[in-house]
Amino acid sequence: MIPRVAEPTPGRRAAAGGVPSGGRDLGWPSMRVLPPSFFARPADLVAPELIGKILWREGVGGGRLVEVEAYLPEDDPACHAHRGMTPRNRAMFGPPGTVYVYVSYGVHLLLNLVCEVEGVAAAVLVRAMEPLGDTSILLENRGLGPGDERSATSGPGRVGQALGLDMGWNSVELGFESGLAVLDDGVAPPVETTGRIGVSSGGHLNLRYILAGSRYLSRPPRCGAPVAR
DNA sequence: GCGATGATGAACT
DNA sequence: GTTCATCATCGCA
Repeated sequence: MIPRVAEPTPGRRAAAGGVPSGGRDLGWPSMRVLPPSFFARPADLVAPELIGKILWREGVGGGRLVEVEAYLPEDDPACHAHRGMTPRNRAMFGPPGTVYVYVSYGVHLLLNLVCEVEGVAAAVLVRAMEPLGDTSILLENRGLGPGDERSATSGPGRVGQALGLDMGWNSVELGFESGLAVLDDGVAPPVETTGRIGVSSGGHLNLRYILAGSRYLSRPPRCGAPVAR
């Protein structure tokens, strides 16, 4: 089926994705939006700090990040920008705190959060999250039913589909204004680092960061090492 | 133009 | 555990 963004009715919008200022709509605690300065650092420093943060899309819903991967501008053959800028990866060179969306295998939309200063190609790939709040639209976008939360967002393509992303999100700045934001509710769970997944080169680099013991990972770690934070 | 490739996911055994 | 559908993008002719 074709993944689509459910056009929320007013009532449903409030239930599933209302702006969580004060968090009343979702029953979440007060949160602050991560500013662009948070992302204006090397991706391998940003990535572990993103674990436990909340990715939220207005009118759709969101969840807690449990798995991300860092892609670096130098000495990283797995990074799309390793061979310079192309029309596809141009957004990766954009300012920090913006979004890089690309199509994988012709079908999957993968969400990256752009790091470093403008002109430096670095990003964090969102690989999995734990759905929070009203998950009805996330599940609907994935063609799933109630109780299927575990498989709704446990994979990079699944996250993109559940959030109803499309290429129109490329280069968009994260924040309440755009309707897509990363929020901090103060939770800082234990983070482990492992090798990246699905990359044909550079996989040996321990640049995959996971929330230790989460049920919502795209796959369990082969071997993980704790990250001090 | 055209062929090769791939930061996947689902359906298998 | 393995296989394979699927197609946008890129590099090359």
